[in-house]
Amino acid sequence: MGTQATLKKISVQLNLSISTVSRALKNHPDISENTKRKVKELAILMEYEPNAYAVNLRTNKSKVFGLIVPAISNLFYDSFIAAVEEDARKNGYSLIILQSADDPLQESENLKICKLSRVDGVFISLVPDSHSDQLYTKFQESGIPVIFFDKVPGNKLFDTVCMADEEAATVAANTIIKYKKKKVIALFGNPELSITRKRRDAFLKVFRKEKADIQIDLHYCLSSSAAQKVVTEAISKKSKPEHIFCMSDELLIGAMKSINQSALSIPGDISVLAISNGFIPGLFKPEITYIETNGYELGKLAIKRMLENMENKTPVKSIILPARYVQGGSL
Amino acid sequence: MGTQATLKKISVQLNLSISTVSRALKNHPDISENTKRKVKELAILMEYEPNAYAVNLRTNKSKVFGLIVPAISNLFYDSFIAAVEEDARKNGYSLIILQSADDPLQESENLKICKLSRVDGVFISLVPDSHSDQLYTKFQESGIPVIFFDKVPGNKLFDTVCMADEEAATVAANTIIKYKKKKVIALFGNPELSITRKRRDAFLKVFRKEKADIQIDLHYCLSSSAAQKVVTEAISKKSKPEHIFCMSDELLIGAMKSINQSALSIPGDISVLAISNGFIPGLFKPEITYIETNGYELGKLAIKRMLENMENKTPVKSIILPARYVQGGSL
DNA sequence: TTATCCACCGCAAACATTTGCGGAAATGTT
DNA sequence: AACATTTCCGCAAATGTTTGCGGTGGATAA
Repeated sequence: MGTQATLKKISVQLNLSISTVSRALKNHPDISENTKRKVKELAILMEYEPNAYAVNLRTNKSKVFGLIVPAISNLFYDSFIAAVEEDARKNGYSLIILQSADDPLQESENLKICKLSRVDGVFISLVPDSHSDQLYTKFQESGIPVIFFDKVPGNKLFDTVCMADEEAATVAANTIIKYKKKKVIALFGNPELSITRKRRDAFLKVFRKEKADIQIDLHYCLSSSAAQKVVTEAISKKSKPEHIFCMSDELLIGAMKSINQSALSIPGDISVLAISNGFIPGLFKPEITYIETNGYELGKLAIKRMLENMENKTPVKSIILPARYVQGGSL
Repeated sequence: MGTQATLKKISVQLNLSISTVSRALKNHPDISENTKRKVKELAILMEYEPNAYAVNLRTNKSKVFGLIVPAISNLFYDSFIAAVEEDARKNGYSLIILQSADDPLQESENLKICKLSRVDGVFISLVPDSHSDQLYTKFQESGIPVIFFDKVPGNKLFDTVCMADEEAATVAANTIIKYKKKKVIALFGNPELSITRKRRDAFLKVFRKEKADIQIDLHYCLSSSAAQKVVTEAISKKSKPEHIFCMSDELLIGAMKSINQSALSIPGDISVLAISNGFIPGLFKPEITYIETNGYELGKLAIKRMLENMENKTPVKSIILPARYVQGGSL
């Protein structure tokens, strides 16, 4: 316990000054090779490890990033986090992870924790009714980079890393047209979220543009079970839908539960298309055709952007990860 | 930037000493109410926030826990992490998360990072061939609690928090007997892991004990696709199995892919039982019957144990979370 | 009047490190 | 031999906070 090695303890052992020991360990050119050798040997022997707090205090850098998500237990976010953690570590950074539990207050609290922890950078995906604007602008002003991902602020004032939401929705719509589906249920998430709006608008735009004679039943579902309910109701009617589109894994799960409980077969009776992280669609039979939103790759992009931002302040940028169409058997 | 409020800056404004300001903010009885008021007002005005590094340096406490898992992107671990994060925050702690990627070297590295970061406690689930023994015993010796969960060391020298692995496997075996299954495929994970051995041994013990006339085909599968392969092969034979048992979600997914690709129906042609976190079984039709291993609840137990350990050093303890049988339609 | 006590506050050390500056000794240059 | 340069190292300040101890001024008690 009290036997922790410090620069001072090394220095008295060797009759050197603290500063010399410090420099020796850092290969400062001012120190002779001989001294460096002696210092390093003793440092290893005494199992010296620099006190991170003292270093941080002095240098005002923590080598820690904060990562704020609505929830960790989520197929998209957990792979995002995994990617960020990998590359953060490779660059000598650690990750403090905070979940906002879809609560704006907790989100604000999380940003404060990041501030108190004096992180060197923040990754954040916003909760639905976020009102943390002043909080994160303050980070920017302090010169601490904030990278938004997935759920990002509406305006273009910040660094963002997103899926190609419009593109994904456009591909989805075009696919539906291509397959000549005439009666479609479209399930979207919380309409307050920009991600929902982006996907919805792009989706609908295609049909308007193509003047396709297609009946779109658009529903906003805030949960998996809400989606299940909507689909159950829809397929119980006389005029059944031919196709179901889900803008997320969560909604897909709900929809599939409903379909599985019915006697309908995919894709014969009803076809399915989703925007997904890729894990869930593979669990069903047939596998669901989807447009991929890859959390892992997005994480890689986000940390790359962060590191860029660390070394030289670059202008604000919006990065978009292209969508990928993955053929299953549900369409 | 350079305009960060400090105790000193507050003190000069008010013509007080730094120590008085510090004490005033902490409601020290030596300070008059009047002074406290003035100090607190100015502190708010100047947006004073204590410098965590300085505090940590001085007090030698970080209010940070380290959490090391084989992988974040995992249905069990992510809910575990979510639970720990929740309660850690409630108690003023943050969480540094590190993944070992099933690599013993990286695991050791992670423990070193925890040491360097001078965390106040460590949660860790070990990788298969862990050789980090000296590392985490060193933590113990330094008075820093280490809570092992899920994948824990073999001996009884440490604080552990585990699922009731034996019980879960025993319940599974008894269920299989009860349903009079005679030809069973049993899928287990990496046999190097204590969790696998515990479940396997308890599983087999039941059949020996009951002298049941049951044919058990036991397979070790290191991945989801390995499980899929095993099952595909088994059901293609003449004498098909009547039942499949999976000791984990990962294996269940593989098994279900295989079954779904076949013409077999559940539970008519073949029945299924799994040990699972509870999310995956609900995705299939019919829903899979399973014995629950609840990552979230286990996380709650782990953090509780950690906090107990923080305030008063308690003797080493092994905590076990009971298993729960969840009836689906696959059996 | 002097001793005692309390309420309130400041001094200074300590935590471990980094870093600008300066200085002594050794070496090199005319 | 006088001067310049290089090599190597230490002093001390600075980072922001906590905390043991001591001190001051006023009130109360004897």
